[in-house]
Amino acid sequence: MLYAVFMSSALPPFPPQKPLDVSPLLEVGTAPGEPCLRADAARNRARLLDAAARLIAEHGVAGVTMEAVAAAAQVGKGTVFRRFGDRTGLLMALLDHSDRQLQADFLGGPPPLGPGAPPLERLRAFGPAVLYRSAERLDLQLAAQPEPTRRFSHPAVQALRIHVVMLLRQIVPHADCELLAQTLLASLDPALIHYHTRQRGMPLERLATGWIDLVDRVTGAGPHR
Amino acid sequence: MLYAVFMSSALPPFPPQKPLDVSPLLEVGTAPGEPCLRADAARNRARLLDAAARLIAEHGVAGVTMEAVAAAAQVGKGTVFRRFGDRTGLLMALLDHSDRQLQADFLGGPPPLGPGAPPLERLRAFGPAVLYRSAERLDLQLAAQPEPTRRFSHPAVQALRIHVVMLLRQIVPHADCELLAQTLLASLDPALIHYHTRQRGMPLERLATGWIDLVDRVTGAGPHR
DNA sequence: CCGTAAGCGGACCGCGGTCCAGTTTTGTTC
DNA sequence: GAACAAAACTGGACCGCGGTCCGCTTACGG
Repeated sequence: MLYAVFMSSALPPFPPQKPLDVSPLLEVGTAPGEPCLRADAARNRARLLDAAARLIAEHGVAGVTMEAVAAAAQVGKGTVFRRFGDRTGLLMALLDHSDRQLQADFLGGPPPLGPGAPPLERLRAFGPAVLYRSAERLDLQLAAQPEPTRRFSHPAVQALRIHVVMLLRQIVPHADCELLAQTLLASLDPALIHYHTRQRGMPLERLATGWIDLVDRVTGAGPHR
Repeated sequence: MLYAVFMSSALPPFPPQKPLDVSPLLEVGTAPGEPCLRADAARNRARLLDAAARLIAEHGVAGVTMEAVAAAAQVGKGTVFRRFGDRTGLLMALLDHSDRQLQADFLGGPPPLGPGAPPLERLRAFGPAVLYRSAERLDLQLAAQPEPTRRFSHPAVQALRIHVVMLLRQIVPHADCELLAQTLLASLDPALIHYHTRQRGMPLERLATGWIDLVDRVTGAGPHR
């Protein structure tokens, strides 16, 4: 089963971009196909992303100031905003690649994450995959968090949601899968990961096995049964 | 079973305040007892909170600008920050009363929320209680959300966590209750409530029954079984 | 009454975000 | 391939707000 999801890499209210894979079956977001930038615009975009990445490497996420990025990319401040909407947009664009990677993995990668394995197995594998991916570059993930109102509208997040809903529907068809999916995803929230691992000192493995246990409980596969 | 929890109403890294009820058994946060403000400071604090509330009523949460609040309270800007640490602190102070109310309800109120009912019943009742409380003044709750790193350190949040952990321990002693509790709470996050009700049009009742279903699944009380 | 710690307030700073006059690119027409 | 008009893009001046700082004032205990 395949569905196309748009991933952000630009403009204000998450105006999505490239469909990730074949056969569009479900479009998250709204917008028209990718705008296809003008040559100079594309060049500047690349330079900005590059500059941002460099700044992070040197001064951490906090060092990524819109002005600094603009300066480092030899570009006007206005250009940064035009291209990425706001700081969050820029930061998320930096995560875009990894978003797509993950998405490709669970949409078309090898089992148990990708298609081929039974839904429950896929769901079990899903948590750790997200977990470990978020754990690297966690600080960037945190900084890229948009204001609460938009947390869930981001295309990449929507993609996760839809995927989980789809799996859940196959496992527990009679449940309120929309709600259940959000709850499961909430337990993978970067902020929560940060809290668990960095402030409470839990190892990532514990979170991973916690996810599996959670999935089992929620789907009625029951742990220790 | 009783435990005291400190509730915020002031200063930077959530320097807690009044223990809520008798027999301190568990202190969330760190600080010494409440500092007991000087007379003029207390007066100004009240005036600030009052001014803030008025501003919200008139111009919505967005109208609550630190300068505006200071001006409306006839007080210097610095004073606002000294008292509340930052904007988030001020906003949270506005929610403090309702926080304490809720806490009192599940710590010492009548069953099924309060002690007296069996743990599972209390847990079932807990979700809707939080849900309905957050739903009113939802915009304030959202605006009061601190940066992701601090979301879970706020005393009021800690109090909820501890309570849920305690209930869970009685219901599913062999599970990883810490993790489970956070997951359950995550499903009650104001941002999530906002998304569900305002952006996806789900009625609050659906969330409430969703909580109960979730609790049943997680605890193995199983729905439809 | 006095010493001192607590509180006060407003000038100041940096950053995110907006705006718009001017420039560059692109596609079109002869 | 030259000229041209519309569209897209650019950059930096500008704004408002959150947050800091520090010299002055005020409340309070002795």
